[in-house]
Amino acid sequence: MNSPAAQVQDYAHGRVPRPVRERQLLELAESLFAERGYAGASMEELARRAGVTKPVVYELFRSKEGLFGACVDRSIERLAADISAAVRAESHPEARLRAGGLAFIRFAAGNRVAWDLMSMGGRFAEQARGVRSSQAELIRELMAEMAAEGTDPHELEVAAHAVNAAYEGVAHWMWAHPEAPIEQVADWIAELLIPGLRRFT
Amino acid sequence: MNSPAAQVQDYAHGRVPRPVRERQLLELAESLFAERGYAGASMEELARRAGVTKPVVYELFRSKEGLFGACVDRSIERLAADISAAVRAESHPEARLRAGGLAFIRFAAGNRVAWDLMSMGGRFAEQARGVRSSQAELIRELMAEMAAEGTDPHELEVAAHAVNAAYEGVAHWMWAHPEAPIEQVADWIAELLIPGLRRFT
DNA sequence: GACCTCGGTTACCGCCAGTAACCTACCGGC
DNA sequence: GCCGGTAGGTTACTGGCGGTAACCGAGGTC
Repeated sequence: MNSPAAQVQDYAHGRVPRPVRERQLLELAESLFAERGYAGASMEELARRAGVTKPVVYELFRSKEGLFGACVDRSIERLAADISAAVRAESHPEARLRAGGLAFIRFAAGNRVAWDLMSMGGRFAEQARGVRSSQAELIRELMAEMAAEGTDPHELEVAAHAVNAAYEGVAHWMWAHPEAPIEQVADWIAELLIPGLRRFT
Repeated sequence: MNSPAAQVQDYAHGRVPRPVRERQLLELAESLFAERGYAGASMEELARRAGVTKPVVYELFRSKEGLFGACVDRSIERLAADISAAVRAESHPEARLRAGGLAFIRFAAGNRVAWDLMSMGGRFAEQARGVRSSQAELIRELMAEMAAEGTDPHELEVAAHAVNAAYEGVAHWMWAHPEAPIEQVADWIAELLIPGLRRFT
């Protein structure tokens, strides 16, 4: 036989190369965590869904926390890529902020699973803080471009965190209102924030 | 004997009335959760710290989740009381927003434990959403007072959530910068948000 | 054909949430 | 002064799950 489309798929028995198994497990884990929450998801069930046994999972990810962390990292990378692309597509700082904000809201609206993963507190608060900081840093840089010389750097930082959080908060709101048009909501936030940001110019 | 100050304290043996034990456990639980996180805190240790055994805890709070929920509720009540008092002390809507915001930041800065409890995601996301919604509702009402008639109610709601989240985000920032003067930070946020809010008047 | 490696399995441990059954000091009624 | 009910508490257990040690067998390599 040797069907041409099967070049990736036909490993003998259940045996599968490491990186493939890794990706498979990550994807299954993401949906499992989303379904059952961190505590509710069991490594046993993840293994079962992948058609293997527990120690396989532990071989690839040191611990349940490690596995979860890897899932979160994957989400973060996707989000960062989306935003960064949107921002780079514009040149005027204000347009960049709008574009970045829209990309953020779009991501949140379309990847609730990923977002829920990121904001699952507890031991992962550290990781969440990392995301927020790097995002705020991005915003801060945008603002610094348009800010006057003498601006207090702390004030810029605070404003950047506030802007970031505002978008995040509205993303939460959107899940309760899926009928709301994304572009309009993003616009509302921009309209709310930009007047206050002009103060820096 | 019968020392006058001991009228509250001398129960025979270890036996203590239900509501007293309840309060004691709540307080111990709050600090235990803060120390070890939700998963890391064990009911056994809580019981040990209170000088009792596990089933006592389970008698008063149905489950670990129930206990945690009760801790969160306590924090929420304290926060709501603080903010509500601060807001009621002013009459002009703008001053109310400033006062409420300051009270919020103050609370967050001084009660990190309580706040960490509230934002410990997972199964408790529901509860967290509740807090945010009711807080946003408070802000929305303030804004509605100063908003023009024809304003889109959804836009008001979105803005209220954005404002609330902005303060929350800055609270996170403050823990990393304890040296920052609270009043000034609160002012920075107000200065950032109010220009955009004037749009509604 | 001997050997190594890699993906995988079986069978176990310890910890902890949650529970069933029991125990006993006190209090009110007679 | 006895007696039963109750409220606060204990002992001892179960089940589930994260994590691990030890082993196993199919292929490729020399």
